[in-house]
Amino acid sequence: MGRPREFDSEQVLDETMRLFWAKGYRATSVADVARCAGIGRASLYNTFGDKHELFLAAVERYQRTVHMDLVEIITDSGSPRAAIERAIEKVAEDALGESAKRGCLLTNSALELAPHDEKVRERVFESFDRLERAFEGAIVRAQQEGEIPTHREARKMARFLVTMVQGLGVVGKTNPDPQRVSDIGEMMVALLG
Amino acid sequence: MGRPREFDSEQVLDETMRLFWAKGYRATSVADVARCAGIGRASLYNTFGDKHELFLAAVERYQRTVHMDLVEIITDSGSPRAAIERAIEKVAEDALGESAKRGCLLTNSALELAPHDEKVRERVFESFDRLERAFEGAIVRAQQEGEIPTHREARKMARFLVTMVQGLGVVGKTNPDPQRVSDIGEMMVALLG
DNA sequence: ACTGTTCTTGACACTTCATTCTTGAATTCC
DNA sequence: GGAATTCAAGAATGAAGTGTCAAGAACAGT
Repeated sequence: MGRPREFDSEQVLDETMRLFWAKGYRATSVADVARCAGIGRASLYNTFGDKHELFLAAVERYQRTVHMDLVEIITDSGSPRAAIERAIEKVAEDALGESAKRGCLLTNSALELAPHDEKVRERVFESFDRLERAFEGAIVRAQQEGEIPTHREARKMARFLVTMVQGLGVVGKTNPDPQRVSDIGEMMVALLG
Repeated sequence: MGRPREFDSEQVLDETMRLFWAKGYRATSVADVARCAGIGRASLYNTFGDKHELFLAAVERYQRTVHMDLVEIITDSGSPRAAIERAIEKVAEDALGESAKRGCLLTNSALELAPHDEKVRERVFESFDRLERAFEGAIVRAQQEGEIPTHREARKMARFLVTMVQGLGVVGKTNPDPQRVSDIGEMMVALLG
């Protein structure tokens, strides 16, 4: 009961995510979010709490949409090696053009907030860990099926891939040069063996 | 002529660098810097201009001290492969403990400012490019001396290493676990061939 | 129509921050 | 010693930005 909301909170959260993603936590004001979402500031405070909680909600949305998409590409049924290569290709694409400017919200948050914000650190780590496990699972299956040689431990290769994904999020921000990014993607695939 | 400065500007710049490094650009106020350096705000403005110029000066100092140290390890005379491995070890060390919380000022700046600040983007890219060229030179020499196999292009391997260095700067911030970092360092060395 | 509840809107207090200005002090050159 | 110059220190200014509040509007159930 009571007066109904005049906005769709998922839609507002989407806009919130987009802004924090593009500009970072501190460079984004609650007024910015309200304006872009087309609602009043007080409505944001009313619905999500303070700025920090709003940010956490946006990160959570990123985790269960954008980041989940990547994990699902890797855990797809079918050839595990092909799945890994598709994931690499997707990450490489995101390191080019306009999307390179945003990079990855989790990577951005890790650098801006993780050292001084335990909650953010935990959430970000959680996602990277899930990515690592997805890679590890796919590598193990690929090794069983003879698509990837077994002389390297799956976990170490998974950690290598996660580090490269994070590194690509940095490279794209400083110089989204197609040749450079393609070289890096090629190395990632080559180093699978 | 005129009244002499009561502080050493290199020392102040050092403190400035330390603060921006640990907290980022937006989270660091000019008042913070002045307090930590033990001088008045107006002295900072007088000496370095505005906040943005102060930041650029701090980045420049980082480039010619901290980052140069890394480049010099790589371009050291002696076995080029050993030099690369020493560089990897150093980067891995920096991804652990307290230094992991700061990470790399260039990587941090890349994510926080590069997309909206052309001057910062250029400076950061410049340093990463220098690092890439250092790696490439060392790899070429190592290949000539038979320390690294020649079936992969030196430039691509160099780009791979730079990406890993940046990735390690992210990993350390979210989870400076010695086992994880050591796995990653091991993979970097292993993938040299 | 009445009540209780929840939302919207605009205004308001409070804080922080970047930057400038004013005043006075220290130093060099003449 | 005086003039010109540069520096130091703190107050002052103006612009954001965060969070709260009061008053009214919209709805559900009775």
